Amino acid sequence: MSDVARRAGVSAMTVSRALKEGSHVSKATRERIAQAINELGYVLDQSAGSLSSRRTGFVAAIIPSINNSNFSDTARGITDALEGTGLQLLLGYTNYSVDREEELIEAMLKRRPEGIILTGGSHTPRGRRMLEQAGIPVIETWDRPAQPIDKVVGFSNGEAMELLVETLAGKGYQRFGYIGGTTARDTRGSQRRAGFVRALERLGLPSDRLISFGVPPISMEQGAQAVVNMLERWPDTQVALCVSDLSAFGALMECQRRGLKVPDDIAIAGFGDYEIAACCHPRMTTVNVDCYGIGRQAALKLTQTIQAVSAETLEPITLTSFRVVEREST
Amino acid sequence: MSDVARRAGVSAMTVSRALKEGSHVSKATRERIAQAINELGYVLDQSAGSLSSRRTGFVAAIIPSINNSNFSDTARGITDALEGTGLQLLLGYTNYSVDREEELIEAMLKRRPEGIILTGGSHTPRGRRMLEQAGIPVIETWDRPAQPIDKVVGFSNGEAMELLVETLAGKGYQRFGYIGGTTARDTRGSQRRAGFVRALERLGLPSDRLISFGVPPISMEQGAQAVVNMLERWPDTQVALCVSDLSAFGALMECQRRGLKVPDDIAIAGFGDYEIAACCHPRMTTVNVDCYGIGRQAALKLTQTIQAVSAETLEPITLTSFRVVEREST
DNA sequence: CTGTTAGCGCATTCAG
DNA sequence: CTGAATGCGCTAACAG
Repeated sequence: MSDVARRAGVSAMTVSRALKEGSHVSKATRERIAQAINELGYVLDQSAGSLSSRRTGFVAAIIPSINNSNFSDTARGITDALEGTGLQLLLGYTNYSVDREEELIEAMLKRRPEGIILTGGSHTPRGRRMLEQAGIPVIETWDRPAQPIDKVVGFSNGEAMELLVETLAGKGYQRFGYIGGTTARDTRGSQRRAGFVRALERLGLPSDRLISFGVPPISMEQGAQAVVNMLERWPDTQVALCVSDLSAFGALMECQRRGLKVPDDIAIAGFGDYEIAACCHPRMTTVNVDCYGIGRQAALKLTQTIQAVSAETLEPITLTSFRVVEREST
Repeated sequence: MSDVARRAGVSAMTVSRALKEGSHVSKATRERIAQAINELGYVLDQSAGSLSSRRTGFVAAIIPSINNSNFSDTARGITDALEGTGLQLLLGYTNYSVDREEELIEAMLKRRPEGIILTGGSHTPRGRRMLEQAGIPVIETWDRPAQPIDKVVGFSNGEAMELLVETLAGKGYQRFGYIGGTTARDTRGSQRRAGFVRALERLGLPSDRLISFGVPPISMEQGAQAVVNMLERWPDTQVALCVSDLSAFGALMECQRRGLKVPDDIAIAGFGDYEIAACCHPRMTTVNVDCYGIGRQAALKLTQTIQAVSAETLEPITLTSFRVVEREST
C-alpha cells in the first residue's frame, strides 16, 4: 500500500480512504490513486485491515452437506443475502456429524466471523459453549430448538411430516410406511420420523411400518432398496413416506422397475420439494420447505443484528413456511 | 492471549507455541496453558496470527454453481483433500458469469489465499491479470485451457462428448440431436456442443439438430421442454444427447409422460453421471467424469506446490478420466 | 524449553 | 480533505 501511496504522491492513509467507499477523498486524488493501483496491480490486504478495524467481514455458516441437498440452496440464500453487504461467507459442512460440527465451529471462530449460521439445534456441549462465549450473533436454522442459543430461522420438521400424514390420511390412505436413515445423527430426519408416528397414533392408524436403511443422508439407491424391504415385510402398504425426495425418487423408480403402478399399487411421497419431485414421472407429492428463504432470512437477521438495527425489536424466532404439495404420486 | 498467558504464568509467546503443534513446550506448561484456555474459553485469533506469520491458511475456490451440479462434488473433493493440512476453503460461486468471477477473484485475493482453484479457463482480462500477479499457485479445473495461467486439473469436454457420439454411432444410431443452453456463458457446455458437431461431421452424419433452450445451467424442466421442441422440429430423431444429466433426466421423464418408449422410440443420453442417471428408470447412458477427483487432485496439487515439494517435477497438467457409461436409455 | 523485541499491513484517532 | 502517530493480536527471530 505504501508503494501505491508513493506512486500517487499521497500518504498511505489516503490510499486506505480511497479504497473505502463513503470516505472523503478529492476526485483528483482518488483518480491518481486508482491509476497507481492499476499500474501496480495492487490488491488490498483485508486480513491486515480487519485486524486494525476489528471487523473481519466474515460470516460463518455450517451445513450438514453441500451436495444433493436442500442445504446448498440455503447456502445460496445466505450468499445472495450477503451480496453488497461487504460480508463474505465462510462455508463448512459436517457430513451430519456433531463432532465434525464442533471442529468446524472452532475453526470458524478462529477467523473471528461477525456472526454464525448453524443447521439444527443439536450441538456438542463444547460447541455450544464456544458459540455462547463468542459474543457474536448465532442463528440456528432448519429446526425449532427447545433451547435456542440465540436466534432461530426454521420450522418444525415433525409438524411438517404430521401435516403430510394428515393430508394423505384425508385422502383415504390407511396403511402408511416410513423410509429413513438408520442413525439418530440426522436430527431432522429423526424428527420427521417422530412426526410420522405421532400423526398416525393420533389418527388411530398403525405406525409401526418403519424402515431404517442406510447412513443419512440416504441416497436414491438406498431409497430403492428400502422400498423393496418395505414391500417384503408389509406387502399391503398403501403409501410410503420418505425422509427426503431423493430416497422417495429412488423408491419411485424401483417400483416402476418392478412393474408396480404408482400411485395405484403403491403411493409414494417425499420431503423437501427438490426439483426432481416436480419433474419426475409421475410427479411426486412432497412437503415444500423454503430452503432458499431460510438462508436469506438467516443472513438478513444476522446482518440486522450486526448493525444493531432495532436489535430489541428483532424477533428471536422466525418460522419459515412449509406446505404439502400434492402431485400425481399419491 | 495475554490473559491466558497471565493466568498460566507464562509469556504470550509460550501460549502461542503451545497452540501450535510441533513446537517444544514442556508438558507441565502445556497443561497449565490448556487449563487456562479452557477456563477462559479462549479461541485463537487466526487473522492476527496470519498477519504476523504471513500465512493465512486460506485456499480459494471458485465454481459456477453450488447446487444441483457436479461442482459441489468438486468442492467436496477439495475440502476433503484439505482436511488435516490446516488449510481452509474459501468458496465462491459465479452463476456462470465471468464478470462475477472477476469480482470473486478480487474478493478472494483480498483475503490473501495461499492458492486458488478456478473452474474453466475463461476469465476476464483483468481477472487473469490479477491471478498472474497474485504470486500464488493457480489451478484451473474442469477444462483444458489453451493457455493455462499456471496448473491444470481437467479434461477436454469436447473430446468427452465426441467419445459419447462415437460410442452411440457404433451402436447404429444415425440421427443425433443435441440439447443445451442458449448462451456461450457456459464454456464447458459450448465445448460439449462443439464436440458433438465435430464427431458427427467426422462420421458423415447430420450435425444440425441443435436445440438451445434456457440459460445455463439448464434445468430438468428445461430439458423436458427442449426435447419436445426437438421432436416437433425433427420427429425422426433417434437419440438426444444432453449437455448434462439433469436436462437429460427432464427429457426422459417428458418422453415417458408422452407415452414414448425410451430407448425404442427415442434414446436419451446425458453428461456427468450424476446419481440420478444410475437410479432413474430406464437407467441413463451418460459420460462419467471424475468430479470429486478433480477437486481432490486440484487441492493436492495446490498443497504440493505451496509446500514446494519437488515443485519442478510437478506435472503442470493433470488429465482426469472420463468414460462412457452405457445403460438402458440408449 | 522459555522470554524479549520487533513488526506484519492496515484503519482508528486525532491534528492540521 | 489530508497526514502522523499508534496499536490491532499475534508470531518470527533471536537470545538466554
